[in-house]
Amino acid sequence: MFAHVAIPRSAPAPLVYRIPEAFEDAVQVGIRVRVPLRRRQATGVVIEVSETSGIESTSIREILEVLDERPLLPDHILALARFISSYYRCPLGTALATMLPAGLLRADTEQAEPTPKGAGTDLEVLPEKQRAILAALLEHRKLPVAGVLARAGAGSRTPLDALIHAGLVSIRRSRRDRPPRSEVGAVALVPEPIDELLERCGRAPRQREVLNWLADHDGPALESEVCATLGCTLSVIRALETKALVHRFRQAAAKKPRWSLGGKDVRHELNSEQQAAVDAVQEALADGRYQPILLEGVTGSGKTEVYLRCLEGALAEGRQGIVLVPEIGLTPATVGAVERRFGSSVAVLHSAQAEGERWREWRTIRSGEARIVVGPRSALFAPLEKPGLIVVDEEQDAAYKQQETPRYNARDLALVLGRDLGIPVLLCSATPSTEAAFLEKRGLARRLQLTRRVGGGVLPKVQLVDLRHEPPEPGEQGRTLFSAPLKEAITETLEADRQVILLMQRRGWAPVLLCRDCGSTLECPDCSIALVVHRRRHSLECHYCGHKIGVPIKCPSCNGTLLDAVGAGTEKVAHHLGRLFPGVPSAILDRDTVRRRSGLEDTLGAFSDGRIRILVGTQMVAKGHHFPSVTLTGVISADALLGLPDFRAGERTFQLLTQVAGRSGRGAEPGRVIIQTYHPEHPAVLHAANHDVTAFTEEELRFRRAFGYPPVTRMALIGFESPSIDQVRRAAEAAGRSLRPTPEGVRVRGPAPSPMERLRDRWRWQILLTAAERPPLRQALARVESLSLPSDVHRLIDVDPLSTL
DNA sequence: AGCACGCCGACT
DNA sequence: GTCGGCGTGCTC
Repeated sequence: MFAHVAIPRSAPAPLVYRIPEAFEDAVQVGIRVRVPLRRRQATGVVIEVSETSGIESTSIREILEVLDERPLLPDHILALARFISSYYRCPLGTALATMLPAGLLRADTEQAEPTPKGAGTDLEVLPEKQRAILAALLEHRKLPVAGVLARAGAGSRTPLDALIHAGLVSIRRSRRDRPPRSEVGAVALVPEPIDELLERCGRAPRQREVLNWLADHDGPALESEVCATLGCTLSVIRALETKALVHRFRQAAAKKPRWSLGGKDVRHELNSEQQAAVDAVQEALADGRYQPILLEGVTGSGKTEVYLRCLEGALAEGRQGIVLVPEIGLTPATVGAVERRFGSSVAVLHSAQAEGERWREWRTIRSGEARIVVGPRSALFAPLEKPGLIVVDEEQDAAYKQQETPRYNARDLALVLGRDLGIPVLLCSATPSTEAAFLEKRGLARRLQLTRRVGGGVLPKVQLVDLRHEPPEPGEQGRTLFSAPLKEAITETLEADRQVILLMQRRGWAPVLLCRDCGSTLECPDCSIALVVHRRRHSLECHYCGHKIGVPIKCPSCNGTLLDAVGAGTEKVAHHLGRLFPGVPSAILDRDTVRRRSGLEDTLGAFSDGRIRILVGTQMVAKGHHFPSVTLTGVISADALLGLPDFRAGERTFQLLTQVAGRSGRGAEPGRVIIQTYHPEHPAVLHAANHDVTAFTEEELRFRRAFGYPPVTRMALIGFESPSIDQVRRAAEAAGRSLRPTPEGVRVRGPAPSPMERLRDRWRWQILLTAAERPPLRQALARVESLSLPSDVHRLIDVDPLSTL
């Protein structure tokens, strides 16, 4: 008997091994096995068992060990892994590794250490590189292979291999494919006065923060909690341990904390629209039929109650359910609602969980104890026995697309899984994606609308302000930050004792520092993008790679001293607010101010209880929060997203504007929205102002059709990245040549430098493929994949990319 | 000799 | 996707 084994990070296709007789009963599809691979061993997943090997090789090696008693993944998840592998073009092992809890398929570590013979060798007799390697090893005793090469300045393995060959160095491998222990790391202060500990700590600011937090906290705390709330890593805690200021220990993972925080489940009565939606799902469920249902409704229209009922229906059929949410940290209300309804049958999965915690949740799902799973995109891979319903909340959200290999979109995979299982899939949104709208247009999905706000609130009134007709702000290069109507509206709102939310898409003080003498802007040395001026931190920062420098006094290219911070970010908006409305407390909500989770909670808390009257922020302010006393939302400029050279720019703008508009008037009083723009006639702006989702998607689909963009066509992006500008160009051009003659029906754009030509010190080129049908697109991708690449060029394939930047 | 680097097939 | 063997050509 033979087993086909998928091994992550080692082979593009599954490899065949002989099953020793002793293992014949134990080896089955879906379990992990330990196998020999070249000179080492690896851990993989059995994906097929057969009587013949199917290959000609004379030497088929044997499985060494069987690691699981029963399959880790049910059949439908294995099938989904195969789909991901072929559709999104990645090795099957990689697909499986993303589906399983981190620990189970982790690669071995390789540590190099000197042998006794090596320790006794005279370094002088060795060639330079070997000497450097051995010296590093003698100093550190043992080092990871990649680390030792870097330390010794060796660009290849040759000298290390030579040392191994001579018996001076040995490699010790250690396995890390064990499931995480169901224990978590904990930390406590050593029993001494906090002042003394702080003194012994010295200046280290992060460490002091941890000490202070622990002192407030009283008693031991989970390391994962400390890191999450303070936004630091374990290294800070480790450093404190070395200084003997804290104790670290492991404790059994306690019963998971609940998101619902003790609230009570409220079963809302369904109105007729909601009932129709529930019926549609129930019908498909009862028929055992695949049925995508687009549940479209504004915030507050009662979507949550609809899918809670549908989930109840699935449970009643003896099935289970999955609820996907974009980001769990931003949707605690949704998670809470599900938990309140379903109590201990709910498992929550998310990335901030410690490994042990995640593993325990995973096992409760695999064992059948948990029947509802809530989580971000990877929750789709939960090993439920027989799901009866998949809910995708906020289906239009970009977070459903994974931005690393495999670059899957969980919304799309939910449909694939639904089809495979023959079950309904509920796609929920206030502003459906163009993809979802297109499904409905072709008759592939049902669309059900919830038009009434539960509690009867009305949609806010939206006013567009054409900035071309507004007097410019002094010192703002002809731009306007606060138009007269916006200023007036803010004044009125404050006078009425209500609150204001202002959307400003950019962080920092100003997006560009411009030299008035030579006209150059200051760019990041590693990315082709302007550095952003941050006034509070007195720095220029790259928002892509994090590169940070002090604000220069002179222009680095011409030594000119007329440096101007052009444009505006959240800091500048807040500054002007302070000038226009002296004494009115305001705060900024963006990634700078919520570095740590407590920052988010503090700011939202202060806004919620009225200590802050005006909240300025990036798209963070648009998501999910419920502030009944906000009656004005202002968009400083709707144009920031429109300008991007990407075919989804309009859709993103529309969604953001609609979402942020939805923050206004959520209480008893009607709200208003003011959108400032230089493009008042743009469909994304116009239709958002009219709350007209249907008109927008119609027009957007016309645009996509006219220019041959998804979802009307199929698209794939082939990206090339390299530290070498020449290599990346050559690789992209070679790929371009391989696409000629072009497969029938495929349109090739490029190769050309990516819109962001340089990012994190890498040069980037790309080729964009579009086709009406999928098969020729695959054929084109296969051609590019078959080309070999220089080792310093990285190639990535993004099927159905969300962005082409 | 020592080493970097590119090439290319093999890994089962 | 990575490994590792081999050939080439540079430098000491």
